Amino acid sequence: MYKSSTRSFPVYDSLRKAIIEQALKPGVKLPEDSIGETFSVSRTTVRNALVRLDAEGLVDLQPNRGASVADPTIEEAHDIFEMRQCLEREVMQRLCKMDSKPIVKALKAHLAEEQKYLDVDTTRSIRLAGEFHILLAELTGSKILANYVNEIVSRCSLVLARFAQAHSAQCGLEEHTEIIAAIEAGDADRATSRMHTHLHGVQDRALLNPDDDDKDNVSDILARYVTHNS
Amino acid sequence: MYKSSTRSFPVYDSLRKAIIEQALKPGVKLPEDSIGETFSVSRTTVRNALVRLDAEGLVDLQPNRGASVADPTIEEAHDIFEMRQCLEREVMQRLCKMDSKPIVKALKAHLAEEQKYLDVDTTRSIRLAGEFHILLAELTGSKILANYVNEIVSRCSLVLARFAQAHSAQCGLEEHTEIIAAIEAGDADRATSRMHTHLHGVQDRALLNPDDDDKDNVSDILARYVTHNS
DNA sequence: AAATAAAATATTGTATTCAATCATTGTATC
DNA sequence: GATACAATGATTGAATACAATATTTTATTT
Repeated sequence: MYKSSTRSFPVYDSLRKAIIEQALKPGVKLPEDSIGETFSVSRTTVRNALVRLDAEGLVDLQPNRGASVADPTIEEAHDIFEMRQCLEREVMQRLCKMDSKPIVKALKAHLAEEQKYLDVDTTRSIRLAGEFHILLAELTGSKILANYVNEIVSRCSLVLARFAQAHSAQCGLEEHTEIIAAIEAGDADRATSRMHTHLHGVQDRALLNPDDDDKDNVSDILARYVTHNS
Repeated sequence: MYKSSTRSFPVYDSLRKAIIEQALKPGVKLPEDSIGETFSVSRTTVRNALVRLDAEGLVDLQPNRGASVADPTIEEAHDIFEMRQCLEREVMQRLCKMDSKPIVKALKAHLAEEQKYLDVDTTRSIRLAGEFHILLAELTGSKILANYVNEIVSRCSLVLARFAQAHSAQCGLEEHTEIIAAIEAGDADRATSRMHTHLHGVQDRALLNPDDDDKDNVSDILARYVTHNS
């Protein structure tokens, strides 16, 4: 997956997680110096991570003005969700052409995880909900599709962080269940439409009555993500 | 588009073009030193460009082993083309929902360009053929979709460079014409299916009887030159 | 006091440097 | 003659250093 230098990976990974988990909010500045101090690496190393995050659309890198967490406009937000609909539709259609047995098994195992941490660990619960979609994409066997879905799901987190009121935009567990059922039945149309309404629901809750609040600072937040690997 | 430092952009851009135009073939090593000399920049700058190209899938970056032009397997090649089908289908469907007037106008202008350089400047002709697809994506107005299409078209060039026999896999001009006609008629189904067969044609010519010469490394070549005293 | 200009400070851009790792060649041993 | 090991050279990994650019603060003027 990430193939660059060993030292910049933790920086990349931590920043990425912090952004996805909405600890680093859209628009927050990401100074190379302070990030480097946090991870005890040089700016050179930090910069590599930032360049990559910029390429993935999670970070906005401007010449001579440094990096900040990407801060999508409302138009971009809609664009991102529309793209997600396209990609996840493809996922559904591919999965329904495959042998459903192993797919359903993997999905149900994941669903159990989701259930387990529901109302117990909110952060983890949200992360698992996102990973459900990534798992779906991975099960198609297409590395590229999985990559794109991964990327777009991350960017959706960013959109939610930017516009949604707190907790207003979680994935519904029952909806995940229904999607699995449709796949199990091999019903591509139903699976696709269930996914569509599922995503549409998330999008609506986020973008119908958007919430514009402002930003905070960096280092103290990042500190919690330093050795958060697994 | 590309927002990183001013000096690394030319490096990024030149490498990208060289790869797409198949001057740099899949698997070729890209040493930071020599590239830096070519552009009169430091390795630091080259590295930034390489990290980005790696993120885009055009370059393969391995820890402690440097960068080389991405060298997709035949499976990855199919994966790339399948993804491209998905993305360009989306493009067709979106375009056919829009006002066709300005779209068709832009497309016909591009087509004229293509016609102009056909049989005159092969390199340019091939590039224009690729840019037709990128233009289609841009006309949807979706930055993200356009980005993805741009990326996937580039990666298709890589696949062609890797597997196709020379000149076997160009875009047919008449097919572009037909696609424009379908859009003009507002016929989404026809536009989509025309695009599908168009892309399938390119793919088939490339991957049906692949020119899967192993990278002629030195020893393979030399093996044919050993003198047998007799 | 408000606005502008100048200086100081902070931050990024890029080259250079040194350390670490990999690839290749040469050598010794079996 | 083949394999294992050691030495050399080449290439990358990453920190430091310096230059260029932005930002902030202070000083000056109106």
